[in-house]
Amino acid sequence: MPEAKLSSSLEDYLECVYNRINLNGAVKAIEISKDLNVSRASVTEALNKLAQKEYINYGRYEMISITEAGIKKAREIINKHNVIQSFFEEVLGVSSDEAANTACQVEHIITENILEKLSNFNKFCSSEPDFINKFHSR
Amino acid sequence: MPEAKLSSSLEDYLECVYNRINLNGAVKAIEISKDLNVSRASVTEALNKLAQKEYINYGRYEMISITEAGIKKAREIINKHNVIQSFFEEVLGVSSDEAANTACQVEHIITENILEKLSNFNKFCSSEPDFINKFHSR
DNA sequence: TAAATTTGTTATGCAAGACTAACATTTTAA
DNA sequence: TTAAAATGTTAGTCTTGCATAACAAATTTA
Repeated sequence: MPEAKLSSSLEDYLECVYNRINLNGAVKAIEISKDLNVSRASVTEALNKLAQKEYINYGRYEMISITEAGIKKAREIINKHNVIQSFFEEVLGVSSDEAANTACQVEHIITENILEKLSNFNKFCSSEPDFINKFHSR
Repeated sequence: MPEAKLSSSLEDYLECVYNRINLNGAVKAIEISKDLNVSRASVTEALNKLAQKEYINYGRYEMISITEAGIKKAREIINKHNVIQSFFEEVLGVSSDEAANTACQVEHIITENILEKLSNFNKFCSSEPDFINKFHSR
């Protein structure tokens, strides 16, 4: 069974693996290196840690694949990211870039409980557009 | 002139120094150690760094005091904390403890711009209690 | 297919931030 | 006013996460 807790950094690597695999069917270390702006050496190190924790399958010079547990975890992280970004962008009216950048950091911190409440709040706001419009045109 | 950037960790120490001085007129390293759940040795190290950056006045076995720049910075951090905690607590309806704990982490991440928008949003929500009530009794 | 290029790995080092243990200083209390 | 206790400092270590440089393997291309 995979270890539950990942550092913010390892969450970023896992998220990247998941996104790339979903996009292209596979992922190479060098792509992760470019996406996350880290050295190839750092990617190797991170992939070994993720493999050791059973979130990905990986060995020396081997193809990278993601485990069921990895998929589950990655989806959780991405869901957090999306909920947070939506709040910043759609409710607060922050630019897409700034919303995304800040969401990238907050996604590693926020509790499941707050996430759920925030998600509900986003939905509630969508269902009450007058309120948000009033806020934006204050 | 003091250096601008502080790590999350040093921001926590500075915030603690400020709060304790405001509360009691002075602060001792051991109090910081207890507040932040770190060793006395870690506190010494952090205080030296804050002094080196001119956010506090401090020397071997000396009383700790906070500089003007330190006060300014601490107030910024605390303001962020309060805005974030209010949003979690008053808008989302999260418990005070969970709101405070998460705010403690998010305060080091969020941009000035998002903070300002969030602050305005909190105020706007206070001025429209019907909306928040409706959300809470969904 | 052999050479050049790209990609991946290893070894090593650095910085931040924490720890413990031992020691120094200050404070408290007998 | 000393002895004990509390507090503060230093030295050394650990972990995480990053880097560079040198080497290994894989891939591309001439």
